[in-house]
Amino acid sequence: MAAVKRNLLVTSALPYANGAIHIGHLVEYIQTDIWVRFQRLMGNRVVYLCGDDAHGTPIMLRARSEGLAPEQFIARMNQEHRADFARFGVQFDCYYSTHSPENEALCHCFYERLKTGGHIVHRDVEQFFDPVENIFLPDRFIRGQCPACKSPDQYGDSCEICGKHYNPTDLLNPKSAVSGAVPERRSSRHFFLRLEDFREPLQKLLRTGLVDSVVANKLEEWFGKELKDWDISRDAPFFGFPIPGETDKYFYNWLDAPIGYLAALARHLGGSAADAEEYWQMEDLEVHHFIGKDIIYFHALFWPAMLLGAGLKPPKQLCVHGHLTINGEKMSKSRGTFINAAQYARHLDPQWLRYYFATRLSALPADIDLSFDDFCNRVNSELVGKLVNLISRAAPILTRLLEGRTGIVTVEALPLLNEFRAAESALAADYDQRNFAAVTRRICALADQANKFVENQAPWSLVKSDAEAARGVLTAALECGRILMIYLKPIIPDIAASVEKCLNIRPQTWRDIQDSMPSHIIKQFEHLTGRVEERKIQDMLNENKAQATPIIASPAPAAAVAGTEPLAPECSIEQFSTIDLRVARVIRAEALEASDKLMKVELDAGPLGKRTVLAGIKKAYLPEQLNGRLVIFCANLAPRKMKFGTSEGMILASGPGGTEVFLLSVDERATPGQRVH
RNA sequence: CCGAGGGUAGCUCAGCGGUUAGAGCGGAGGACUCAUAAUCCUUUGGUCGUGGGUUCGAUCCCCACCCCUCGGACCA
Repeated sequence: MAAVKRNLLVTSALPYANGAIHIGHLVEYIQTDIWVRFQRLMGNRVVYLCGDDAHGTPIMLRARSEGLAPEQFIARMNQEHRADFARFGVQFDCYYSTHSPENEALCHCFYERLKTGGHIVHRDVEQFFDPVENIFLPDRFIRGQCPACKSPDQYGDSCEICGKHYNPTDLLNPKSAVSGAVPERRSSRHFFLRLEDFREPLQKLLRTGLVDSVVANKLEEWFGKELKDWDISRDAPFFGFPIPGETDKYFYNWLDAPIGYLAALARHLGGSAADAEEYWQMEDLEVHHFIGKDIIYFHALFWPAMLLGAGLKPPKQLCVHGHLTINGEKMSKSRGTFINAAQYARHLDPQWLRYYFATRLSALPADIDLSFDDFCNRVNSELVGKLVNLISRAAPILTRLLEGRTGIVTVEALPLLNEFRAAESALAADYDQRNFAAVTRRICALADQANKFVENQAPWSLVKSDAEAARGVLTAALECGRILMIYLKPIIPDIAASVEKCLNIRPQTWRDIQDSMPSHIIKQFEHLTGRVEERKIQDMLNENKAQATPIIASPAPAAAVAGTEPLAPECSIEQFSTIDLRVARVIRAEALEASDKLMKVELDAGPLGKRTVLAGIKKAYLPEQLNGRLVIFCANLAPRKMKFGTSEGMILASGPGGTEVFLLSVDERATPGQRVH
């Protein structure tokens, strides 16, 4: 590899701060982190930056629905996101937020320069406006009847039933998803960035390696006609940065989001916007943005245009990846078929996921599938069976029978070790080109050979006749293991670190591949990682099903705005007493697979006996959360036959439904069967 | 409707501007016992989406068609 050290600035796309990190996000962060770790291992200088995309209407509304100021809400999300990334070993130099003073200062710089350059124009735009909430409504926050197929309750941009796309203004009977009010059309002045001003340099960028050819082809289509002006302003109230010199105008959050990369850089440098710019403009600095294919437009057109307009250099490369599917199906946020990062980590080892993603990742923007069968196979047979096993079979013998001391590798192992070391350049090339699938393929092939070698040399019997020969064999096996772990370090850093610890060697770098371990005493072997048990995956999936649609993107949570349920007519105490409410203890709860909402709950109502209740709480609770807890339920409600059985009562809860369901509790000393008066 | 990518063993994929098509996993049988439970050996298995064409010869080139995925057409 080249002796000249590269100077890299790497980013992953900023996750939107209105929901948890899920396993689909992780493809990108793990991919980037692997690449970054590899570059560091090679001795290159890398700054890896990211942060929350913290502005916009959805965040503003979501914060409000939780009774929080947006600042409080995004602070919490930021904490959660950091914790999630840490769990998966994604190591940023700085994880910041677009809601930061550095970012605001940078936004002002960009805006002033774009304005001075004559690239900003103004135009009136007519949009739907919610007269109750006094906000302009993004497309996704308008619901109505599809103009094509007449399906009710469709989004403002497209119909989920017939797939037709349209304008929000085409919807029949439009309603605001925020307040339920009928939206009005209103006009207001918007600010636009004239993309067409940058046509030539942007088009040139495509041909000079900003993206690979597949993506470049796609982008060429966009240049087929005039590039439209980009609407960069939003009207108050909006959570974001006010446009300087204007009243009630804010920057659209997609304007300040990529600038957030620079803000994170400023923060990382402990300096100002000017320091960040200076760093960015360093001649040898290569800027690499890792992004999903859904945001190519922003990173290949808007962002370079902004940079060029502000007198800064465009990025060197966009590393575009595809989306994640699970067991061959699209991960649907609204249908709840996604797994949160934290949730995964509660059930399964994050290192497994890093390994698995690596086996599926290439430089192409192709979708990758997480098939749990395949996941088990690969983790168990490759990661555990081949790679970890090599160390776990050699190290304990050495410790137990040969005082744990390594020696000189046996002569028979030299061709093998040569091959291990010779793989270096091919592996480095695969890594650098983000061909991680090829990396793991090569590494497994090497591990296969090492295991064959151990098998043939049979050090466990050799040790009885020739202890020193056995030591040589085991040393060679561990040497193989050591080299493999260097190769794997970017992918499974935690396991690699455990191997270093076991082998009692300092943290290895790429250069150590060509070296050998000195003769020394290794440490007691400790468990590196276990096998995937399908049960654990099932547990996780069941939990996931039970949770369904958590807090992501969809405007549904907005329906949770309080105070919308009208007060019921007055009732007498006699009428009230006809409702028999009882305390019960949950014996068993089970999420009904075939149902979106229902959970089958078995209750112990003390002297009243046991009851089976079907409760619409699947999206809000996990079965485990319910087992053993006390609830209040209506015991004299007429039994009701439902699709999944008969429900013998109703568990009391507040909230609008969906994920927003809150069970009533009773203090500890209450006993099952007691009536509630 | 348009565009892009893909359809290769049960699964995941590699290959290729042309000889008898590869790997891992799985299945079957065996060996071994050092392994925090795995490895090793043998073996099974494909008319390389369909139909044409070019050629001495095509999985690989050309044409048509089918299917899958993504994207565009509307919005960003």
